[in-house]
Amino acid sequence: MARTAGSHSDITGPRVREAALRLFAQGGYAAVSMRAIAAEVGVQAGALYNYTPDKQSLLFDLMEGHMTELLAAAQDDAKLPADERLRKFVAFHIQFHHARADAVFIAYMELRNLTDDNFARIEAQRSAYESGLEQILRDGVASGAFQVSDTKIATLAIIAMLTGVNTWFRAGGRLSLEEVTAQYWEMVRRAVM
Amino acid sequence: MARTAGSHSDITGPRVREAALRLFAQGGYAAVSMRAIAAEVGVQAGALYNYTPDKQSLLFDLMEGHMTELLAAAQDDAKLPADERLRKFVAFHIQFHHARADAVFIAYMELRNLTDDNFARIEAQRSAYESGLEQILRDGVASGAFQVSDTKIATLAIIAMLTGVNTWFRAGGRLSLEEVTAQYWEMVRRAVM
DNA sequence: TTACTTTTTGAACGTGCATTCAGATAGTCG
DNA sequence: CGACTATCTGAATGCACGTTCAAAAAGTAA
Repeated sequence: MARTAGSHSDITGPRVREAALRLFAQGGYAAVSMRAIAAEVGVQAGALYNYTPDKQSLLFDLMEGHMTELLAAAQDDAKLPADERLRKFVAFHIQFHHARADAVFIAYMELRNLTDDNFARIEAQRSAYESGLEQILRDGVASGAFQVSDTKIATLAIIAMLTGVNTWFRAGGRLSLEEVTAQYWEMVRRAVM
Repeated sequence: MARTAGSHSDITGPRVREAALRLFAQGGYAAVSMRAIAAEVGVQAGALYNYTPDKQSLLFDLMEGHMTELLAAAQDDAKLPADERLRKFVAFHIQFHHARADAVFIAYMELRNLTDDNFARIEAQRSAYESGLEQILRDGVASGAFQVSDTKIATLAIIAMLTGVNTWFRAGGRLSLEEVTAQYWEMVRRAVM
């Protein structure tokens, strides 16, 4: 009844975050107990408090980390033609979100469990991401490559459409992710060009 | 401490369902207590059990009722041209989902809180609804009106895009729902024609 | 008025929750 | 080895949860 053999914060810490991510995505923040997370990691509930001040912070840190990664990974080269930038965006969005399905799910579903301050921070990050796409559309309209009457609406429509892939795509199904990406790109392209 | 003046199941019953719908949408099924629902209605928690055998059933009945309404309201006339059928679908989907934002939110977010049996029933209804759109796309491809390489993917993409309106549209904003609908229809039309 | 049904209360039951903390064991470093 | 730090346990605290139920008040209908 004390420190256990082989225990290290460098190992337990990440495992706590991974377990919380998986369980929150699976059952929802409110339905997952600290005891359940601890059991998944293989420790008692009290040990979790070496890694987070409370359950709220655990959720927020997961969401904030995800959004920060998303913003860091999103690349855009304004010197490329708009249609090429848009194609890259579509491929990136589908690929990135597929690889982090649990975090994406949490970032969309658990916003209501955040305090006002934390909610505002996540929303600001989401807005920044959306602005990246909107800028591509605006530049494309300006150069005559795209015909979009409202870039804000088109931005939201495209993102909703692409993120929707996560709700049904499973590796090993009828189509590969590359094939799916090609089909979505074709629809997006035709919708704006 | 007993039956209260003016109490009637015809009044209390609907109020229980309305309160549960609103609160579940707001805070999530797991985070909303029976006591909170009762407080919203203005009764004690025990009284709720005159209207539902348990909390689970309350959730399922809301979801099932919503999906049944959706299927009943969705109209399609196979004799019309495919593009006209698709236009009607887009307008219907946006309008119907906007008018029932709470129920839509619950039907998407609380699937994981259903038992396996109940989940299967809701999924069957959702699948039936999606099939309606896919049939329109298939007919349009057959008649040469649409150019869609995979009607299943296009179905999911269009529905995700349209349902996304609920996450950002608020009456009284920059655009009316009719204007938004027109813009989405334009994007959908170009994506498939 | 009387007999009967409908509806609600308020208390109670057992369970599980997030969080705290003193104490104990394991790792680390001189 | 010895001193120190890092990590975890296990018990405890107080609270909120879903659900049940006997009793009581209100409605209903003769």
